[in-house]
Amino acid sequence: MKMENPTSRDIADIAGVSQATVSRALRNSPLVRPETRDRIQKIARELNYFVNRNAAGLRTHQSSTLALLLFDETDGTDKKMNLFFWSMLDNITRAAARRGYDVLVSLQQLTDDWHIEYQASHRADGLILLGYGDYAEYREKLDALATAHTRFMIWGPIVNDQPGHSFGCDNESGGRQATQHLLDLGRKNIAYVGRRARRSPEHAARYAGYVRALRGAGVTPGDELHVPADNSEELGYDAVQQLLSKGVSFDAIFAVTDLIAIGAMRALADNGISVPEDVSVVGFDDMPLAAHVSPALTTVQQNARLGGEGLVEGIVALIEDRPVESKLMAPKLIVRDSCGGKPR
Amino acid sequence: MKMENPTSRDIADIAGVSQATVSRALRNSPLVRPETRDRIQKIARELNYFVNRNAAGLRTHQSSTLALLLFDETDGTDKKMNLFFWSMLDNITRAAARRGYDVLVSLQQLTDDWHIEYQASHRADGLILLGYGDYAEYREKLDALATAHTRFMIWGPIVNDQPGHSFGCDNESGGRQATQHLLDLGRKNIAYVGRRARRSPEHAARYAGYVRALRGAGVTPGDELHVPADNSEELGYDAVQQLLSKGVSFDAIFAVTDLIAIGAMRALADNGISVPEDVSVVGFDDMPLAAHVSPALTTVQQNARLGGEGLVEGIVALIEDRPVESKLMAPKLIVRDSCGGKPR
DNA sequence: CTGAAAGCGCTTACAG
DNA sequence: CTGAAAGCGCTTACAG
Repeated sequence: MKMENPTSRDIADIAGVSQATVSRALRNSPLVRPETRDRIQKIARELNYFVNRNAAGLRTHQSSTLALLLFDETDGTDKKMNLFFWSMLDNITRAAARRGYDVLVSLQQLTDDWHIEYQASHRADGLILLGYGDYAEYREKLDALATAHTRFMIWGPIVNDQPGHSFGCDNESGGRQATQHLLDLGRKNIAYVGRRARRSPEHAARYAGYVRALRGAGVTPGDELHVPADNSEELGYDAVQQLLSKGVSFDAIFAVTDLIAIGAMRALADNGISVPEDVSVVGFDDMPLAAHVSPALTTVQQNARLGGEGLVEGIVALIEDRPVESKLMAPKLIVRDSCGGKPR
Repeated sequence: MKMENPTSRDIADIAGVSQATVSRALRNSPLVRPETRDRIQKIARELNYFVNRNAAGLRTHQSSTLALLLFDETDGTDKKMNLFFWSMLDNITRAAARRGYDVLVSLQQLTDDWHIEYQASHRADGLILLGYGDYAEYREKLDALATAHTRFMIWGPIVNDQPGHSFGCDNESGGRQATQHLLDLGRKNIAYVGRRARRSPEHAARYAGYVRALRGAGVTPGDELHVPADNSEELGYDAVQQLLSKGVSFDAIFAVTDLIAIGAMRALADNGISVPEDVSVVGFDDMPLAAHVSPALTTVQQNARLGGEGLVEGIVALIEDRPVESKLMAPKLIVRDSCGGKPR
């Protein structure tokens, strides 16, 4: 049986029923007699019929589609971020598919301005926002979305007064785990390399975890042990040079990202300081490279599967008008070789 | 001015024109007087109005959406593949956006069966297929798509009798460049590590380029210099062990992928053979790790920007009923440290 | 359990 | 240049 673009009406004609009955049968309505339903579904299959989503969507005001907006300011240079996002994308699409949603993907610049359009144009029932970058700038977009009554979930930390709902990683817990690991190994002078400003709340939270762990061990975090650095290998390298040239004594480094950690390790090696014998190093992210550097980097890993699942669960709840709470998931310490022997 | 979900009718009422005129004005039809058009567009902006895509799509039988189907059999393990795909995704979305298309992403298993649905349900105007894996199995899907009159572009080599249109990398040229580079450095006994079977046409083409370069230099490719291997570090390692245990003499290795090359370099190091002094090594892919191993790996790079552009250009042409030719783009040799000094 | 009918919000020939 | 009208292919109250 052939037909270019069969409609429910075509099926109705063949089955000898009304078009309304076809529509009901295809949606498994209990209103239609089982035999009739089976007959109709069989014909639909033979004709290779699929419901026209535009027509259905127009009627129901739904698209069964989520828009995933990726704010990637790094222009493909920062591989680490990309890889984590890729993993998130993977998990988001799968989680969405399980719930009957398609995922529309858009790589955005923070300067772009069309994110409101997705829901207003009925292309998506809700948005998922994924991105690092400057939270201050980001904020404007969120306000605009909230004003437009767009349903959205943000990947990231829970920020006070921020509109919308979020799902993210408990970075403080991660920072605490990393630091505690170093303390358990007997390290006392633990340097922190990375930002701690409120503008990058994820890094600030990792720093807070660092401080919390130190305090818990009766250690006072010293300002001389903090070197600010953005996420790059070079800046990690420079940070260690700074520590050394200032004559700060340290026996461990908690780097706020793997990239910084890897740069730091290179600097240590260049200065004849061996890892982990002289100095232990912990990173954050567990980028693929982390397992390949030598010594293999001990680091904190975010579970992208849980992340994707949490975001999709949240946005679907919002779409279905169910209450949603912002949540954080716990990251996990991955112990490799850069910190040395088993914790005491 | 506030309104929950304004329609073109609402705008018409406010502007004092017919709904048809609003529709024309919003689409910049030359049929509507400029002043009227500007007035209407201003009102639309104030109301935060966006055309309902479901309604427009139902009318025009278009969705302005492409579906990107990623066949990823590696379940996230094979980072190299993921990264290249990520880059392709990035470029595809951007190229699509420039042409006014959204991109629907679906991570598929080869066992999934719903790829026909995208076009039949009017969710997408055409498909882009991206994936490695077994081409024999793949083939069935392509036949099904062709039968259903689905418009699609495949990322990959040009395969005889394969339905549809493709865009891919000229792997033979890549294999030739890699091998020629080794020849130019004075290497004569060049081992090839990887598959050469027709089932993996991409690798087969790289092998063909290897053979072509050798023949061009008057060298006969010897079977003892070929070690079959799938894409993994371990198999690259094993391949070198095999060559050594068989006592084959070689002064260079062309590995069909970076992962194999990296494994091979590790095996060489473990056997006290230095790279590039004793043996030169070339890979293929330019995965991020390639620049980080030591010595940094010379390899062949595929341009994901051109790839994404080519695929989108192709599918849009198919959608617009313009003729499309399958094409290959030239890859590029990235010279690093694993082959040694400047070519003669 | 089934059908006739309305209507979702557009686009576009047709008439003026 | 503008409007009245048809119709895209569904879903779902309403009536039986």
